[in-house]
Amino acid sequence: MSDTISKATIQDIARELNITAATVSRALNNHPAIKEATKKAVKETAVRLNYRPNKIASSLRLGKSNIIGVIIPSAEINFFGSVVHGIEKVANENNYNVLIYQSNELYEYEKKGVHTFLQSQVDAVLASISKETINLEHYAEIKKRGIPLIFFDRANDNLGVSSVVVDDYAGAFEATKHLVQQGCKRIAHIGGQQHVGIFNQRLKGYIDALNVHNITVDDDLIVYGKVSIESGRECMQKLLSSPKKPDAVFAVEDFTALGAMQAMKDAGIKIPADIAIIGFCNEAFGEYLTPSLSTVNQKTVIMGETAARLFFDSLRGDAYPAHPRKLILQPELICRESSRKY
Amino acid sequence: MSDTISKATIQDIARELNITAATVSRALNNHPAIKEATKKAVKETAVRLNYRPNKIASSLRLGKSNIIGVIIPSAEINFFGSVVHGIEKVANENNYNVLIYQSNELYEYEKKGVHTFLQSQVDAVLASISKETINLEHYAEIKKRGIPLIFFDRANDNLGVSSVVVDDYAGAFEATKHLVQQGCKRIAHIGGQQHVGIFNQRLKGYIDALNVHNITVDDDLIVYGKVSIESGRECMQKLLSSPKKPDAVFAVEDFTALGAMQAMKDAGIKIPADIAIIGFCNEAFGEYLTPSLSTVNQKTVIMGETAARLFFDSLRGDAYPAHPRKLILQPELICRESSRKY
DNA sequence: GTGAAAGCGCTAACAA
DNA sequence: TTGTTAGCGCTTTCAC
Repeated sequence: MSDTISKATIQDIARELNITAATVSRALNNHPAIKEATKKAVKETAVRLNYRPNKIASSLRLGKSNIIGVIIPSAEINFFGSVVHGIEKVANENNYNVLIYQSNELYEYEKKGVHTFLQSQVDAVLASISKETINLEHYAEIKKRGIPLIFFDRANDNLGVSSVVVDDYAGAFEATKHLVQQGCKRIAHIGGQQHVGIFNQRLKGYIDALNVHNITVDDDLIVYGKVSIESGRECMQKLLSSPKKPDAVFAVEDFTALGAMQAMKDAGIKIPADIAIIGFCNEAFGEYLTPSLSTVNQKTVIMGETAARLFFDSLRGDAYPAHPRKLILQPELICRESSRKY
Repeated sequence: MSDTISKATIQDIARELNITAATVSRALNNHPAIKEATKKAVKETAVRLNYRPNKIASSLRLGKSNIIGVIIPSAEINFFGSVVHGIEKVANENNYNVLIYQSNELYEYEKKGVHTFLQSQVDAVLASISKETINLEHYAEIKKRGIPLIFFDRANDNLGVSSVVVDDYAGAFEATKHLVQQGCKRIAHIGGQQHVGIFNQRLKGYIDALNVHNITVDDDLIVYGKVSIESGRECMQKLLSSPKKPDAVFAVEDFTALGAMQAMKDAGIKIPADIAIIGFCNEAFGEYLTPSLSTVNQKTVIMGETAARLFFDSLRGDAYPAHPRKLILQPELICRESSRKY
């Protein structure tokens, strides 16, 4: 193997060709005023010298880094990993890089992430607010500095920031309606913490769907858990121990649904014949369960793409328009075995 | 809300205090030669002006970006998400940021990722080689430029690059041994692309485990696939169509195992009674399958942490020592329902 | 203990 | 069509 490459700069290229760095820079950037022959020579020399543009120098000069900072609660949650995928896709198409910061659902980390991004001179921040966060000063600072900020999924409407969210109400409505259409009469709901907006929306969608279909809402069929497999299991056991068993369950999300399914299997209940079940989120594992889990797909990749596009659109206009945009994505029912009675 | 903050620089702080930018810089960096009083004044003014250091300028000057570039095949694969988590943890502790690039298992993307990182002047690259990659020129270039490169999981030993890997051989050996101990006699293996080192190691571990236990290796029981659910399904069908059916399967990783399980269920085969199965990787879904999937856990977070530490260690020495280090993590058997005969 | 000055690599007015 | 020059914000050597 040969020696270490000494990094070439535009100066080196210029020297080789007896022209100036300015011309080299223009040639590399396809400036219209540069002669074709010069461009060709410059580009060939660049290849020969193994030249790699120094983005840092360019960023400093141009005042833009071509980096998007993304703050997510956790990459372990499939949902966010998938959203990031969408963001990266659009970012790469636009020659942008993506820096990721995980808040681990902690306010302090989230704040640190924001400051890191500010120092790194990111051109935009896309964020999903941590569950623990109440004080939004750090986000306000991003806005004050005129750096585009866009929320996805976990948004806040009071800050005048555009966002992309899923219509949880509609998703829950559709899921419940689906169970009704399968002939279910006693549809239970395992809900989440009601102070979390999305969980509350899902409860409302459930209730309204029942009302619309003339099914009376039975409070005994609604139990609240902590949104986990274990909690789903416990909630289901509670539902099973009551005198009037449900014939279907709408779970607030897939992990809860999974726990519920485990409890049903333990109790010898046939899914969906005895009790049908549907979840929410379309976590990866649902497809592989037996029976496979019906759920509501939130189009995570599209959410990421949309958030990123919102930023690139804002580049061509005002980063903070008087009326921030709020894009609401419609979720989609995924009907698998766990809810199919026919 | 007040006006947009006009970004303060060290010049602004200097002007406020009638000192020079040099002094401000030194004060902010806790230079020992600076008077305490000056430091205090500078820092207070920095806070007052809402000063945020411009990392880009600092990077250009110092020739280091404090960014680690990480190349992974896909963030959707739980394994890699988890490794990245470990990397980020250690990186953050050392005031480094992490840029992530997904190769999507494609050589072209991977190459593009490398170039992006080179342009971004990352201080190190941690990478897991894509399955499709055969030509390693792009990685060689990183090395030539003297930028630390460390492989994790999917490593290559011919490049003189340090790496952190799991002892795939040992994991495969243990998995196979486990099946033997369950009383299985005709243990099949669904392998991956053999040019990928880890897949080859797993094959070897399988073969040696059989040999050690005096079971003759039957080539008809070894099929090679493309490491995906679909491929696992097809390979299993092939195994089932042969006259001498296996009584156990060691799959090269969990997605392959999942496909195989689906094929078995379709064929009415009972798992593990008729055919036991074990995977590799401990993907999240395995725990929730019916039956739950036995597998080999690779300690992903530790792998990420170790890879990152390897880089920070190299900062205090030679980035490319004559004898690159190869850290081998011991995997751990996770015995669930799919392989338990007793 | 602090200032003056140079420069990291690139780009963009302005000039020619 | 290309050269000259200045400067992005920061750090550091060399002075004093």
